[in-house]
Amino acid sequence: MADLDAFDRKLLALVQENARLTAEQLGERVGLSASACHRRLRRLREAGVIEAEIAVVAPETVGRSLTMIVEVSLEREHPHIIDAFKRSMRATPEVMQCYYVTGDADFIIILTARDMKSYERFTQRFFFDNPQVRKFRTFVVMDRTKVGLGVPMDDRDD
Amino acid sequence: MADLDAFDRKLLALVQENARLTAEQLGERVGLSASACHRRLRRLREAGVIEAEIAVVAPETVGRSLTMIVEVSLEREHPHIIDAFKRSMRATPEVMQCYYVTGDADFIIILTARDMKSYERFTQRFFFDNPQVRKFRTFVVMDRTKVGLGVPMDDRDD
DNA sequence: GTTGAAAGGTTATTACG
DNA sequence: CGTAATAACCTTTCAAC
Repeated sequence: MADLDAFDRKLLALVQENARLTAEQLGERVGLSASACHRRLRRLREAGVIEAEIAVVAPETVGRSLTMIVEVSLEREHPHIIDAFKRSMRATPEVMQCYYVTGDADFIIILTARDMKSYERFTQRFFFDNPQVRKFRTFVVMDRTKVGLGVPMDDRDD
Repeated sequence: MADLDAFDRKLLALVQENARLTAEQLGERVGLSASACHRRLRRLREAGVIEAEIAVVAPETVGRSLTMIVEVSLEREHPHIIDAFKRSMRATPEVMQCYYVTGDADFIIILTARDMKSYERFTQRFFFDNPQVRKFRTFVVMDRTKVGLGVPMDDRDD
């Protein structure tokens, strides 16, 4: 874990919101020269603090107006079975996020679908046709109240 | 919903993975000139297909090694109460994502925390101290198998 | 309407103090 | 770290399709 100073944290907070800000604009906001900002960002990328810089596409504008969250429980928690399930989730484009969790379920998955019919096909393929899936529970998203990957950058202990 | 051709979809698929690709690099990959790619990206931004371009920060590198997923059920589903809860989630930095859902819960929340103690404080503040929260269920994330906001860009009917 | 090429302005990147 | 030089890139214009 890299040790970041207040400048780094400010820069991260800014680029997490908008990665298109120029080094000069960042410099104005954090009180540093453009080249200093640029150097810091390069280091943060190399250190793996900045994992990626990505464009966020609005799903509904590309015909994917449904978002689902699914809790999946497997038959038995064997490493081999867990790994196979992880791999299939990673390889499936409509799965946006997949988490392996403790608690009353084994996996929580967030995915997009064009419509209910295509989601039904998904459940058939990945859940009903998979004997390792003991049960699953679907939540249909009515409102994406907050969607992001942003991590808080204040140094508070929260 | 904008109608996108195969070039647009290819461009979106690429910039969803890496928003730092130059117009020239994009041009090579999709078979268009750099200026054509640039024009298309500008339109996709203006049309709202590209909502944002953001840096993804690895939570564990900034001291947030815990990710939690929480199902929250409210006492009663009154619009006023729902809205108040949404606002508080949007205003809280440690909440990365919040979805209002149908099914056995009202909200599903994804958040990061420094440690269990700080998560306990979070639950106290937002769940126990909130009389509108009837119950909540926490899943501790053991593995972030797949994390992203990427939307599939193939034109298949899935 | 679209494209590609060439112009100029801006920004990223490196070298140096 | 900042300043300054260079290189790369973005952005617009324009002719042609």
